[in-house]
Amino acid sequence: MKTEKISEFTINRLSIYLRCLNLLAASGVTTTSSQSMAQQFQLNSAQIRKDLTYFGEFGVRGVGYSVSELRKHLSQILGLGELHKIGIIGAGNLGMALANYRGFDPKYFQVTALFDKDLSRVGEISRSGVFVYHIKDFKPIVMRENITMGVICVPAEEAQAVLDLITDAGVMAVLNFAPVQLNAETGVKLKSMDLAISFESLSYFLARQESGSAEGQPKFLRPYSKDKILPE
Amino acid sequence: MKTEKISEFTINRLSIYLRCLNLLAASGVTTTSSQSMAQQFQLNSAQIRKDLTYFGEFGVRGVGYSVSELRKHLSQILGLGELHKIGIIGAGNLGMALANYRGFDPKYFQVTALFDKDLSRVGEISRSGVFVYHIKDFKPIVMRENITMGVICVPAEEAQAVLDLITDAGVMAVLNFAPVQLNAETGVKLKSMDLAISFESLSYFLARQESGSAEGQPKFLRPYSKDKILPE
DNA sequence: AATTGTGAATTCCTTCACAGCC
DNA sequence: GGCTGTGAAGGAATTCACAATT
Repeated sequence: MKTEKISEFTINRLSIYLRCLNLLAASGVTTTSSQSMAQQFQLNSAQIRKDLTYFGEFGVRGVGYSVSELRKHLSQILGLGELHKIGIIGAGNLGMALANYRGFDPKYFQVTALFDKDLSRVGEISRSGVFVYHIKDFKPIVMRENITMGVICVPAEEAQAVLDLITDAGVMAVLNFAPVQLNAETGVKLKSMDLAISFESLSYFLARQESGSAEGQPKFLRPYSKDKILPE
Repeated sequence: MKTEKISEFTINRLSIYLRCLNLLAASGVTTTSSQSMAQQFQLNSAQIRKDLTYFGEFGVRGVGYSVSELRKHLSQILGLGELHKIGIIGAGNLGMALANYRGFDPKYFQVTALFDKDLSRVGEISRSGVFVYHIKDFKPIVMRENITMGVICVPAEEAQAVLDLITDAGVMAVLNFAPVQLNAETGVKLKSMDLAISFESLSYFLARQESGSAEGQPKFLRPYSKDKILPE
């Protein structure tokens, strides 16, 4: 493995590759190649290879990759060996929805506790069985339950204070849903999912469409790629 | 305005700038500069200026920008003049949570309808008052209500079919929460918020942290920037 | 004096193209 | 012959640094 720094883009794609491999495995495929993956899933074969080689040489020249081997490697790289316990701060709509969410593999991610400052919510239990604690108990519960990831689901005004609290409790990985730029301490990994930005970006697009119209929007054409299946 | 193609990164930052300006306006500031914004909100002043000049010359040399003027311009660029009506497909946890979500300005975005294929959910009304229709009525409701944005909140397996349905109904801007890569037709703007990728990226980070430890993680140090306030 | 707007420089990311290997 | 791994090329995004302007 190289000491080069690896970009967030690469890491995100590893998740995508793993997902593709899971699909292949589910349909009984045991061997694949960067080219065949690229075609099936609309990726670029060179990029797949380059991304993988940051972490090792997982393929065989002239042959390709073993689906099961590569899955194992990617899982390991992504730290999916052990269960990650998640604490969600803010037991409103979004927090509750995430606690009940079935979108991620329960083998790897488990929402272990909800927290809220509002006493009327404390003591509630989500449909999936997650208890709502008072925010003042955050640190002890994090310790007791060994929570390693925090999710911020509070209003923008409270988000920075919550991040500080999370950080203070020793949780080093945080996903933020509040529509604010937060300042994380060095060593803390903060990812933000900003709904407002996403909707405004869609809005921007729609505003362009209406005016521009007609004569082609070359900007939005999918780029040609060798790996795409071309109409004959 | 230039004909150059403008990157998604720039558009996303325009949302951030607008948010910053709203904060400034709320605290009574009437004039600002790229430098002062950069300092306050941890941005890069050259980037602010460059982003803005894709759309016009909004500043005055030697003086800076009028907060109210720039807000108006950015709102207009982002298409925030009119109300955008949103239809959410999938009235499960996430769909319902988004329908009830209070994070975005109701002046610009309004969730107008929920859709589900499950008859047991049809006829329900979200806490915020949004009705759940059957998915088969998607197109007529979109027409009647003038819905211009779709949000996909269904499981991964159904997401592509839902995107096709949305597209077929003439909705050109879509936000996808399902953890799959979707293929959108040319001319349709698709944004994805992939929870699984985000969590796996946090997991990757934690996996590195535990092994690496000690002797500094230069990778995670915030980069030096002229606009940051330096400790004296 | 201060700040914008912008070419040039830099850094980062993606893709090409081919040597090396099976 | 086919596919990986990778140096080099190409393309994008960011940042610098300064001429232009008030």
